[in-house]
Amino acid sequence: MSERYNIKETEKKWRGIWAERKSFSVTEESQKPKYYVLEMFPYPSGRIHVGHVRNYTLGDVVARYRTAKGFNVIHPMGWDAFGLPAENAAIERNEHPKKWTHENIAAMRTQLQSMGLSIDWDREVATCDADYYRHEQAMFLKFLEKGIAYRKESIVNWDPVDNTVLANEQVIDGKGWRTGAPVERRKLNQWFLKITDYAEELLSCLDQLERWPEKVRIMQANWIGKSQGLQFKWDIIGREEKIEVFTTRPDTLFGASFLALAPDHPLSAKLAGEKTGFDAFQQECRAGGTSEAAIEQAEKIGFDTGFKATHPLLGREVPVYIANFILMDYGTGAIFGVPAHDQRDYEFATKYKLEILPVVLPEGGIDLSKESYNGPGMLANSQWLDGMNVEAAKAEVIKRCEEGKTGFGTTQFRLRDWGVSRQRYWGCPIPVVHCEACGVVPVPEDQLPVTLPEDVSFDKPGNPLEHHPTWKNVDCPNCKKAARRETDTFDTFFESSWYQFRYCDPKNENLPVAREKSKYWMPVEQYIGGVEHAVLHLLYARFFTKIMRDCGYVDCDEPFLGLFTQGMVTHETYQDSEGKWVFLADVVKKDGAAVHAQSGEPIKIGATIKMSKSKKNVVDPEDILETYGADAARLFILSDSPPERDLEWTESGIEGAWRFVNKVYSVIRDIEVSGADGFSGEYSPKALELRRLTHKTVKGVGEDIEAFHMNKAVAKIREFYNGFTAFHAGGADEKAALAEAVKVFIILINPMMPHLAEELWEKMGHTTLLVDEAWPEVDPALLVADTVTIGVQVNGKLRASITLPANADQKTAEDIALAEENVKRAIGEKQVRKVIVVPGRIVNVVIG
RNA sequence: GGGCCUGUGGCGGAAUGGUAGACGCUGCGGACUUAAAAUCCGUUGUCCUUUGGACGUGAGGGUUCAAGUCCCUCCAGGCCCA
Repeated sequence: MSERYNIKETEKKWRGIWAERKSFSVTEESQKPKYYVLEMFPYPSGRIHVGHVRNYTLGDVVARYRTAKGFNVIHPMGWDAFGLPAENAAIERNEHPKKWTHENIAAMRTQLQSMGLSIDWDREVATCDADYYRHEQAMFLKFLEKGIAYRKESIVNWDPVDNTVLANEQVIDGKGWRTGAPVERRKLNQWFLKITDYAEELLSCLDQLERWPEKVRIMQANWIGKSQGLQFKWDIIGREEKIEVFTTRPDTLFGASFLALAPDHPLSAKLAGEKTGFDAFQQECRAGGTSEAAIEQAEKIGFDTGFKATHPLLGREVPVYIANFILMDYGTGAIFGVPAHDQRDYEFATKYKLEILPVVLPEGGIDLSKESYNGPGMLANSQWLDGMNVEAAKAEVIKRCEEGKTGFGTTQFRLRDWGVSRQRYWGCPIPVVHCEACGVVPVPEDQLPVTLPEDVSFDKPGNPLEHHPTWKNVDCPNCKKAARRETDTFDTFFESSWYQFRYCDPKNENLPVAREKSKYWMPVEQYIGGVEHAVLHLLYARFFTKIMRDCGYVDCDEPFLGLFTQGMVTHETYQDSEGKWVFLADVVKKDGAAVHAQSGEPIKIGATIKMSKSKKNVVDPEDILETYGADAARLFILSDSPPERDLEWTESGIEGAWRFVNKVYSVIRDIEVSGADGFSGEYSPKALELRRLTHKTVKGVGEDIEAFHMNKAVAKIREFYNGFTAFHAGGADEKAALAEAVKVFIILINPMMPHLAEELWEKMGHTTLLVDEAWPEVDPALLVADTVTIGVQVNGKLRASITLPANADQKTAEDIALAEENVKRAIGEKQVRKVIVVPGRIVNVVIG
């Protein structure tokens, strides 16, 4: 009788042994080729969620597989430890952000370790530690020196509840992403990094990232938003100034019916002059977010300056407006409006009763009664452009403007410079001092790090650093007079933009990373994380890599060679008769129907959606790991859904995985595998068949893991298991074949279920560790079967199935197929016109 | 509005243009048990009276000896950009 597999004890035992033997620590001293596996590091919220389990399981499968394949695998972990939740916790429960964060890290480290991940914990970093952020302060000073970092006044999204600046992407429907409060626009002095200087390189290098999902590359390309166009000047009648505009549609020049300036364009206030209502208009423009989507959705409003403008090529007067949908940051902050061929201009012109003149006519006429026309066509109403197509007209206008020296063809990017200032306490201090006399003075490098003060209070709204007298008020490093420290801290994307380098040399006190170490380990071969970071984090990390390169820190152009974006983890939702969400634990299912565990009331089973606290459909990984163990959790996560798609978490699924773990343990332990190695005689056909299955599985599982088809790899492993456990070994050859199968099986399950695999390995009598064992070699001779079973169709319909020698010629296949009773019956009296034989695939008899 | 992706049993999902539904979950039947749980064995796309056959991959058309797969039109859902 088999005793039960003691999951808890066994899993704990092996984790202890791996840790003790430092099985996952690596150095640059190795003859093997290196392989860098990285999962996006977690924010230390306090508990891991199932998304983390999925992310780190995927990474661990890759890491353990690559190790077995003979690579020197670096697989590190750390903490994205700065950020707003720590301050919220400080406010809500009066706990210091540092304490809160470090407690969370400790708790989550324990949870992650209980998953049995093959991580080199000696490389762990936490971005909130001064040991980490001192280096980014030093890099910032370098960026400042190089002109990559600069300060400018800019309009920002201001969240009035959190009292902070929000990035455009943190504004959703004009509201703050966390607070839901309507966002205001404010002017503030901010630190920026010149990511726009790298727009071209960030765009062109996307082509090299072959192992990135196509959709992520497209998203980044759209975000960078390169467009070709014309920049040129209009005269203002009765004024000296000229208005410079940028357009991507120079072909529509003759359809212009107005000029529009951004509300904060320097000329706007001048032209508005003393006109009444301009202040109020500017106020109105400030409501709502600064993102393109927010501006797009807002009603188009304008302010008529009363001035007219003319263009030298045009000889026609158009009114000059100031309009809320023009962005000072994009192009020149001014446009000419062509209502017939731009939807925003169309809406604006309709509202202010401006002319809508079509200049591009598609075949079949144009209908401008409801909306603008943005498609291709022939130019009309455009003097010397008439009859040209859009592309030719664009080129012609640019050419004429360049000849007349009134404008020039140019490239614009949608990408904005990266604003890195945050009015927050729990972030990396920006190492500069503001001095009345000297201006902005960098903190001298030998005075780094500028550490966060610990004695802060969150009693007042806003940034505690602002209210900290001794920290804020310092002497100017330059003139030694009284000055004040910069109280803004970095955007937390700053920390996560270079952590992949720090892991290569986590203890270096002098540099972010020693050049030689980054040269050895970087770039990351396989990066894994959520698709929600497709644009920002991944773009910033790419940018940071390039500026670190240009500042001489590293020699690396792109940080992540391969990227895999995983899907979400979802679960059914449950609601009671009043529509209130019900916790998973309070639901009992019987015969497909659900009732409340306590009240017995019927429960409505709702949509399967992303786990969220508000919908109460969250499963806690700690409960899962406690109940089923790490191996079962890992197996289930990998089993059913392809990793890039959403994974539906089900109780029956995890239970199925858990059953498999137990079954494998007791069945394998009882298999007789004596005389495993050293058999050198003839194998019986039956033994050969098993060996073929074994080798086919090794090949298939390896290919599946490399292609991230983890669900298919698991299916092949189960098929293999079903195959060799049904095998009854007779002679020595069959025993050897079975022993080979068992040994291979244990190695193959190791990436997915490492504890179980290690335990079985030991039970098989090995004194070595399985983590040090190589992936099995495939014998190519065993990948070819000697017989094949193929289908026989009559007019494309399957009528029989025949088995024949793999090397049978077409005639033989045809004869065997035609001899089948079913095939004969299907043919009947009809005449056989043709027989198609695809060797190893199909026989199709065409009759008629 | 533009771009990208997805649509296959009761469910998650497999299928280099070549036997659709691998593998798993659920359900059903059986064994074991005083009983239950656990475990094991069988079965599980729909329909027809069977040996056998008909129908089946969101809908409709097309290419092909052969289409889930390729092409066209449409429908539904998702993501990104507007």
